Amino acid sequence: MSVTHNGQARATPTKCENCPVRRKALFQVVADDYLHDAESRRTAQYELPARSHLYQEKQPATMAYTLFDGWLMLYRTDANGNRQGLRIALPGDFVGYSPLPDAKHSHGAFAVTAAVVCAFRQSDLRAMIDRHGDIGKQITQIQAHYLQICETNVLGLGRRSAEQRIAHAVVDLHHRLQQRGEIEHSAPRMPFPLTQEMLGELTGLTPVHTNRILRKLRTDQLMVCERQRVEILDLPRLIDLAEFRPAAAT
Amino acid sequence: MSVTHNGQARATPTKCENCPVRRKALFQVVADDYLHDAESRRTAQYELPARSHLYQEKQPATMAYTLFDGWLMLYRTDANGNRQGLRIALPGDFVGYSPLPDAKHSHGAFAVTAAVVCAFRQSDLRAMIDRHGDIGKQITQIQAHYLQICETNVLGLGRRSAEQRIAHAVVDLHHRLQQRGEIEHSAPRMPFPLTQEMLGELTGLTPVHTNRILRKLRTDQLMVCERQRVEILDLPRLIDLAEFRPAAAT
DNA sequence: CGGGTATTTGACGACTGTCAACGCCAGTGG
DNA sequence: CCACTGGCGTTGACAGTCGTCAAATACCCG
Repeated sequence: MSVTHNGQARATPTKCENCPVRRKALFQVVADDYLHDAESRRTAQYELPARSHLYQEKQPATMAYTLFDGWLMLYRTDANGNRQGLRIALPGDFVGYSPLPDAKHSHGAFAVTAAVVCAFRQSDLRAMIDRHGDIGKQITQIQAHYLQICETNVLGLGRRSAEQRIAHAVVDLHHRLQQRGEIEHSAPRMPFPLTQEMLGELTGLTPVHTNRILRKLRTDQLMVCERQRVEILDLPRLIDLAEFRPAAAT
Repeated sequence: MSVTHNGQARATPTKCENCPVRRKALFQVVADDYLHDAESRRTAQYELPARSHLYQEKQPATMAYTLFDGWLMLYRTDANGNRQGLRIALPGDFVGYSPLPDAKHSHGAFAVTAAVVCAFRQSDLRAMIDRHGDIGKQITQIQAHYLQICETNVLGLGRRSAEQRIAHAVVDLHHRLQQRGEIEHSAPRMPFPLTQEMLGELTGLTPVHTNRILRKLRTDQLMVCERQRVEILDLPRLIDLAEFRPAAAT
């Protein structure tokens, strides 16, 4: 696996035949007739090293991806290069789709952990949508869903305190992991590969302030954030603090 | 025109046959065969008094709307009832669509000014999409576009100062009005029916701080915001301050 | 062990919110 | 015509949140 000079990952084919998410992920967006085509399958699957970029902002959006394994962060940067996280993509999520033929990515995506993705040509997807109305509907629903998440982020960034935003980010990830069966119900411990800096990017905070808030949450007995994992001490109180509503988040 | 006790506007049919936006708006989303049906046309058109709500959060999304005249504000409220503006809808915009059959609105919409809308049953729209692939594509593109705007808002709220956010909101509206031909190119004066409080809701600020920023922009000779109108004194500098990128905003 | 990355902490200042009061203006009813 | 009223805008004083700068510590990986 290699990374080009600009941090863009060189996509290299890999085997992931029995990746557990794979079959669950597929039904979300991918038509069987596409993946059952042996040749596409052979070239569609890639592995990304941690910290590499899957695609960058303003880059032509020729491909879209289903994430099979690992975490991605979707982000956008301002004129000074500050990154603002938009969303964490978890296994099974579909990212990078654009309905217009020659659009550019409105945001970038990088691998928080090493990741495995399945790439599709946007043109293929659009052709599939034309043939198969159902796929179009599913994609529309995925889009609508992502839009709701984005609206939730706007509300959070505009109206909630740093503490609430961090609590929200953690509770949201906990909820999504739980839904995917990656942690047992209400388990206190969850994997958390984000650095504090990334968590700050996601919540609109500086790394320093993120750290202080995490300390406050720890001393308040709400949660403990260590490297690579989070221990939730009081989920109900955390949900309450974050004003988390599962329906609008998932 | 009447307003029910909960602030919901009672829709009353109205005539707007030669509304200038109408023909331009229609091509965006509405199939001719729908509006050319005389009966639907008679019942589809409504007038909203200023400050009334077109739809509210969590309300079943049975209808979607094309805005013919006036300004709407889409918003979301937190647990304490604080409103966070998501977007200003201008004539020609299509709002309230949801791809799922029995979804609820993820946000509310109220009339900043008196407004005229054309209402469509979501079920009719979905039926049209099934018959007419083109409409589905257009709606997908509208969704994708709105998503980009939402991402821009997240970036702004997370990483930009109050001054930049206000400048961005004004420049964005100026750009959109200009595009619609509602103001001449680079005209210094533009209509601005938002109150300072609404502008604050849109930019994640309190009314008081919004006012202070407007004063600063005035003393810095960038723009003057009076009741109902804004005068732009130095558009290039304002665009620069706001880091406004037309492509990602429109 | 060494070097780079991530986390932690303190001191300080800027930005933004809160509270409170006042002024302005348009509409309303007498 | 005038006084009243309610909404909006304006301002000051103050507090709290959050960012910046700088330094020290802890951790990971080779």
